[in-house]
Amino acid sequence: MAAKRSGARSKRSQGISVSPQSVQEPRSELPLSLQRIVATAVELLDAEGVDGLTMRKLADRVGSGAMSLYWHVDNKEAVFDLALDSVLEYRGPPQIVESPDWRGEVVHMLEDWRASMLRHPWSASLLPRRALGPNILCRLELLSKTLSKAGVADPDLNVAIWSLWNYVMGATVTRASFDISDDDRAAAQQRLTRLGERYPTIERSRLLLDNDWDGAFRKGLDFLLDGLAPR
Amino acid sequence: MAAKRSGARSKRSQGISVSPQSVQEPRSELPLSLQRIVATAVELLDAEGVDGLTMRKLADRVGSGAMSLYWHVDNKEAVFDLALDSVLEYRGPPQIVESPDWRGEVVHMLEDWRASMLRHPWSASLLPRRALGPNILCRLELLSKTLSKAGVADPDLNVAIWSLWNYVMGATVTRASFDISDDDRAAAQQRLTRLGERYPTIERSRLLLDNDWDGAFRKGLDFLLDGLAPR
DNA sequence: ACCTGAACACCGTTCAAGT
DNA sequence: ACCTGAACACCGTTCAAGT
Repeated sequence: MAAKRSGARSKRSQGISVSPQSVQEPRSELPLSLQRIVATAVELLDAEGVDGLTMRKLADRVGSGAMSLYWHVDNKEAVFDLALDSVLEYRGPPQIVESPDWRGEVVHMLEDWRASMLRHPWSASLLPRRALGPNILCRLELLSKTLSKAGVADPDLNVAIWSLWNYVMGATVTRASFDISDDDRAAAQQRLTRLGERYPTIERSRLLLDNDWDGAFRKGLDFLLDGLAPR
Repeated sequence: MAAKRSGARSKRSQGISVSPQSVQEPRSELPLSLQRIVATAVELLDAEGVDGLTMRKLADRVGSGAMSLYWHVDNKEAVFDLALDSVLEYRGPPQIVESPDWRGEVVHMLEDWRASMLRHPWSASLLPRRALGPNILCRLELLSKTLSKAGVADPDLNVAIWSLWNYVMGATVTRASFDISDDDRAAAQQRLTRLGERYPTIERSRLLLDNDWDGAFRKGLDFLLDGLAPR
């Protein structure tokens, strides 16, 4: 299963953030650069999804020959890794605020994380399968620090972080993929009602019909934090 | 983003379970059938991962021309859907046992769900992005029924189910993709220690080094259930 | 140092045709 | 009803070559 992710250190493996004003360059002749490649990859992914990213299409958008990309980037995998991490830059409070409200901070951090991924729906399904880039590690570090300060003992920290990670990733991937056309939503709804007698409890809970994703995310997160909270 | 998933009803859209004795047919001339295609697709996915599944390779393994598959199956997407659902058949207690231990039942159901997916690591990353097949719906219905009997009120049922779903999916996807070669593990470990001064709390929690995935899954699940439990 | 086109070994799927 | 080969429009990536 995707064996070699070791030699991933290409020419520049720093975190790269996409400057948002690069909406659509007039395809002029600004020099090809890793930054530009990554930014354009994000645009392309936003526009056409994971399957829409093609080295050839990417080169086209960037205004170069298809093979020029390979000087800046090892391969397509690397493009995914860079695009993913670039989208997860954390623009939070630069240093930890001295506030006793650790719960509020954790909720804020995780809601921001989720929001960042939902802005680029392809990122949600990609993240858990990829190496942890610097921006991701930075978010994890901040989360750990907050929990630790809140009184979570070191031996429990690992479980606490993974639980929150698992919850956020699951919630975001699911939400991103259920955010589909209304046609599909209607079809699913109809299919489920047709199958109502086979799945009565599901139907009663309106599992697939309720639209309040944000509220559900928040409530479930509260449940988890209730359990995690140092007694 | 994967627009049309509507007309997915192909010739036979029932749940199909893979008979485990079909290890490797002597490539004899048993007739091509949907069952056999799906079973072979699972074999191929197990052997070569998501990217390894190719209509041409699948046809080869099944001993037919590449295009023969398309009589039984709409397209490659359908193969994924069928393979996924076939792997998630629930062989649990056929009817709900009358036991007061709802927590034990929920834990058992979710551990079984996770175990089924880990037996076929490709399934974890596929599931949240796909339509809910009959086997998946069956598992969800059973979960809902158990929670409902345990006293979770109808308005909370939706959140409860999604929270558990999110946690299980997140945990399983993450676990499946971190279960990589020891080389990669060693590399990640080394990289993280090298970055120790940048991410001290992560390092202290041994986030990526602890190997007790099953225990961590169980503990986090307990936290969540603590929060969910009807008071 | 940076970019390129031609070429290779693949893909999924359409189509017109076979039995 | 079931299967097939040829063909089309794509892929990612190697390589030898250009500036």
